[in-house]
Amino acid sequence: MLDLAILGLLEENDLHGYELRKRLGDLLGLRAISFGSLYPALGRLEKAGLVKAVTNRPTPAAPRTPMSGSLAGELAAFRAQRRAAGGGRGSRGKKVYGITDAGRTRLVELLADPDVSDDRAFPVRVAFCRILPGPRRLALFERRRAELAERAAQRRAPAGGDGRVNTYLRSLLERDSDALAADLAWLDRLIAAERDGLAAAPTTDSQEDRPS
Amino acid sequence: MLDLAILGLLEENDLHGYELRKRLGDLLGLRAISFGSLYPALGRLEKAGLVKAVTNRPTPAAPRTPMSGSLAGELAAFRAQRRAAGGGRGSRGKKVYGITDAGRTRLVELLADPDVSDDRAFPVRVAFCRILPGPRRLALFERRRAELAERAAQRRAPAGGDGRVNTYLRSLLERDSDALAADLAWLDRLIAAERDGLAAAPTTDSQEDRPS
DNA sequence: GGTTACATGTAACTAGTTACATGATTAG
DNA sequence: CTAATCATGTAACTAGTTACATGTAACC
Repeated sequence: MLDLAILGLLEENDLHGYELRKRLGDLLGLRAISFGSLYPALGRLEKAGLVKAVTNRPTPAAPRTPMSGSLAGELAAFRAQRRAAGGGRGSRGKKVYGITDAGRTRLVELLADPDVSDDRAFPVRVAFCRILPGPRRLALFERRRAELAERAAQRRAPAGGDGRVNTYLRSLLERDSDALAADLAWLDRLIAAERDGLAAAPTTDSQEDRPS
Repeated sequence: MLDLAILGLLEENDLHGYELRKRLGDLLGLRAISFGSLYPALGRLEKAGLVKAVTNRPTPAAPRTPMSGSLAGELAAFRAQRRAAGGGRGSRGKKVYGITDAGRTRLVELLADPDVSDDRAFPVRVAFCRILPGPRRLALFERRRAELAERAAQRRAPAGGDGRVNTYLRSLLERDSDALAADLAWLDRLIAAERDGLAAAPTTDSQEDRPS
């Protein structure tokens, strides 16, 4: 799931680990992924050729000093650049990663994976599903819908003679099925919107939200 | 979290692993915990003295043969009992576990733990919170409410200049905050009910849902 | 010049998974 | 007697965590 999230974010922007973590938290619901898993994951992805370290540019995210005129600041930035570009190994500057072609391929693979049972991964897949071609995206939503519908069905058949559920357990069970219903409704909205979009422009692949 | 769920279920009923797993799925939302984690967990808990294997009785859960009059069945049950009771180690019959006093203490400890940030564990704690004394239960709900309220607040302050969120990401973010709102409302209902209960009978500790 | 926030990394651990191996009980 | 289901367990692996170690840049 981390791999998916990292590749998805890097597909939009070159980023370094620290910034990546912030976005993981802000954009996706991923409650503060720890550096202890993030950096090793980046290393793994780099070794696999799915991402690669690009030499330092000023972070694309809003710089804290908006060209503050400070000469010292500019100088420091220059030194940092030298260190990172020249030394290669050993230097401890920011390491900005970008996605590779192989990474993009892998990302599509992860997004289109038929297994939609992972509750943590699914929202992340939705977050980046814009890069999937329309029909694949629709299929993803529909598979997930089927999965949730099955869960709801199994829940309605509680099997073993129940009745000995206390107030709290009952409340919990109700909350669960409410949440499930809300999720199904959400998916239905996504699916309906997708069908509309597909009917309107059946050849258009990705790139919703383009400038007009 | 598994420990909590196991202790909670055993506090209600003596059970063997296989049956335990079923209930984990049916009662709590835990999607089919694997045996590969369940059995080691039971072993760990037994070694720690929190549960202990009780010699076999016919499972308390509805027996498949409701006193079917079958002599063969009775005989088989008898043989199973002999095997389990006599052989001890080495025999491969059902192993029915019960909770110990230490286990009950540990269960209360886990339920009252001040850390309510674990999203998987919290529902399980609610499922068994009836064994907590009223005020502790209320405190549990209130801490959780505060935790979720804080998450909602952080979400409303999206920090970095956004705006470049596409349709899917926006839909996802909205779903998240809807789910959060629903959960807060659920907690508010639990808290209100708890306050009522506490006001009505401030001395009564646990045991909601008792007869009469 | 010292504190705070930014930034990267490693090591040991935790909590689960899948795949495998085995045996007992029940139903047709 | 044989297949399905019940039942227990182990080993290797996965995906994350916390705690630690270190260094850089910015702020006042």
